[in-house]
Amino acid sequence: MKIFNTLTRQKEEFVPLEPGKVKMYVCGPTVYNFIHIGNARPMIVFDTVRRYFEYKGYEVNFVSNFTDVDDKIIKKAIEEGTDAQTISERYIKECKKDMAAMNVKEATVHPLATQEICGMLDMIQTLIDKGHAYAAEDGTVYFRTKSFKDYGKLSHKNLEDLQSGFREIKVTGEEGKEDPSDFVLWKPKKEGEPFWESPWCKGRPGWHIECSVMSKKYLGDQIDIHAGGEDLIFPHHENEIAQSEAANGKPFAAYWMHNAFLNIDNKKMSKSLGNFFTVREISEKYDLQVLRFFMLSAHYRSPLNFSADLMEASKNGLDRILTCMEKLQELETKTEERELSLAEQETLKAMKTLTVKYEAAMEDDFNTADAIAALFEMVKLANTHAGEDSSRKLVSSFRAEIDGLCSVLGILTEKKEEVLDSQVEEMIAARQQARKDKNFALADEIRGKLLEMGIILEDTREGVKWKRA
RNA sequence: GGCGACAUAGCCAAGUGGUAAGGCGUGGGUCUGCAACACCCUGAUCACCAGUUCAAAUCUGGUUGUCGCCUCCA
Repeated sequence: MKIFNTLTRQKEEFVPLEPGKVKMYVCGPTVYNFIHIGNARPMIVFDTVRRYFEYKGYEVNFVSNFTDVDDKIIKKAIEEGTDAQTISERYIKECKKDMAAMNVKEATVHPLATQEICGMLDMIQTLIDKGHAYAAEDGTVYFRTKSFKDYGKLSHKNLEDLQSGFREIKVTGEEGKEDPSDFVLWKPKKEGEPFWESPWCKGRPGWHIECSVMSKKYLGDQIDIHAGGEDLIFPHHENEIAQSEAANGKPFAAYWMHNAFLNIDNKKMSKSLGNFFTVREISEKYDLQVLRFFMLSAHYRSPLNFSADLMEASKNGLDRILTCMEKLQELETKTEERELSLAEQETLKAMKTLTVKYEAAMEDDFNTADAIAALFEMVKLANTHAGEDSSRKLVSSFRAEIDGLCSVLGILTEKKEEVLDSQVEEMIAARQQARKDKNFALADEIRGKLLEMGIILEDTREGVKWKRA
């Protein structure tokens, strides 16, 4: 399995620290609002990475945090006249709902920054003791970037370049810094903010320290994969490396994975541009599986453009797969239990070849676009070769195989059992009678009414079927 | 200013040396009372220029264009 490592800017063969196990940390969202579709991309991408590892038999310890103390949360709390905890608890709950609807598995652990303050104080103290950090007069604790010789190795920047970029910040405050590129580990509280006691001042942690601490606590000093959005490379992940490696004296993550951004109309999504969508908004119009399928249609390291047309195209594509699975499910009950014919054995061989193609794509830095192509080819194979006169074994094999490959992508193929209300049932029955009587005008009229109610009817050889628009 | 990414059919998107996967859409056809589903057929020489090579979308150099990071940000 090959993974593109941001650290080396190369695809590298994946070798776990411990055979058969993967320790993975993904930076989670700051919970001050409903998550947006940009937040959804890393969630979906790295959930898929996890699912593939599990498909390959690895035991994955997957840790993803919620940042529940932050300026934006505090700001929102002030706006609403409540406290930060109320805000973060509310949006963690909402975020988990969205994640479930996108079939993102729960992490092994979802730590909260506010529950890990002790560990942060310990690590900050260690950094001070080792000379990697210092407290300024006002109680702010800074990391001394010059003390960490590898600073910049992830983002491939050097300190001199960074100095120029930081000039302005030095002017606007933080005079307690020894060096403009030093960053905050602990900062004093302001009036009305949540705070914790510490040896330096009453205050709260800087943003970067939480991930170093939670990763260490739940996964150990060294982990296999650390992942997040590409914007986190600098400064967040660069700073995490500095903190963790300076404190622990060991290399931090072996592989660094970063997903590219999701854009809207080729522009970065932002509130100021007015091209901002929450996952919740999308869910009003689409099953979030469609969003998931859309996100996986491109490679995770390529920028992906979002638009209504593309969602529509993804919906149609996904429906093709789901329709096929529905058909297979039905065929499974109708076909005979018998030995595979020679031709059917050949078909299954072709199917297996496509599984190999699918896996090869995933092995190559999780090329989901290519994997989906193999999946579509398999669907076509099933559509052309599985019928009522097929052996049940063939039908079941297709169904199991496609279902397995879909579940790696986090696509559920099982149709949700839904009960139609009796009025709709009656209308469908009435239409069937009209068709029998060759009163097609009435039949079409009923079909039209149902369509207005959001029910699409299809007359198949196996009888009438319905689905939601 | 520093660092980096990208440019493939109407749209989306794989492919990193041997003459272009897959999906959506379009048009034609088979099936169907019709429609839908499904199936068959239908489409590009890979931004531009120069070079390396028997051979390049794929390597090198240049041009143009788009975008991102360097500041909170997935």
